[in-house]
Amino acid sequence: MIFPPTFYAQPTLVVARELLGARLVRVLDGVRLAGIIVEAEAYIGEEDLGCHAKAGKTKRNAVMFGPPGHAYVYFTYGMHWMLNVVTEREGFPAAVLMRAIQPVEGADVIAARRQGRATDGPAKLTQALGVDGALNGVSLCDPASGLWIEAGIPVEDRDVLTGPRVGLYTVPEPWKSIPWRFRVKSPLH
DNA sequence: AGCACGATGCTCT
DNA sequence: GAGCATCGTGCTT
Repeated sequence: MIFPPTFYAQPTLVVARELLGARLVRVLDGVRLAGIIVEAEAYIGEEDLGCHAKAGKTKRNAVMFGPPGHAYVYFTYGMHWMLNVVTEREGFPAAVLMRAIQPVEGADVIAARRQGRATDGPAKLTQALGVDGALNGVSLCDPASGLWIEAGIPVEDRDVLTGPRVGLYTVPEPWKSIPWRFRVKSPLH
């Protein structure tokens, strides 16, 4: 079952936690690729100085201000695409960054796309699944987009680790250290 | 196993 | 013009 807009409309921390164990699906050239989400991070509102929305709405971050259940895909470091899912209500900019997956469908295609390397990083994941700027703003609740999230493997609270978000070197406290990173402790099966 | 570094180009000031 | 929500390599312990 594809997660509906009501799932994404929940508080961002709830969505980030609930996405652990869920199945991220990408249909690429007619082939279904999928991975279990094992790491995600929350970015919540203009108050959050680690969030792209901190300085208000811009051309790049506009999708985050839109309705929940859409993909916010942006380009960084001159070569990497990042995939986020937009959360909360329209007008409130928030999203969850997809940071790592465990491949479960189309593993051969994924391995080829990654040249055999891992899928445990936000840019590794987008490369593995063929996610790029063409998907910025698409609905995650309409299979026609070729990108959505389904129920996967239940993850117990005891298997969840939280901690500071990664890569926010110049972000001031408390945002730099706030524990809005979620990941599963050990490999799922 | 860990750290330093260079690659590379778009966005916003 | 500065600063990136990173990755892979190569070198040091």
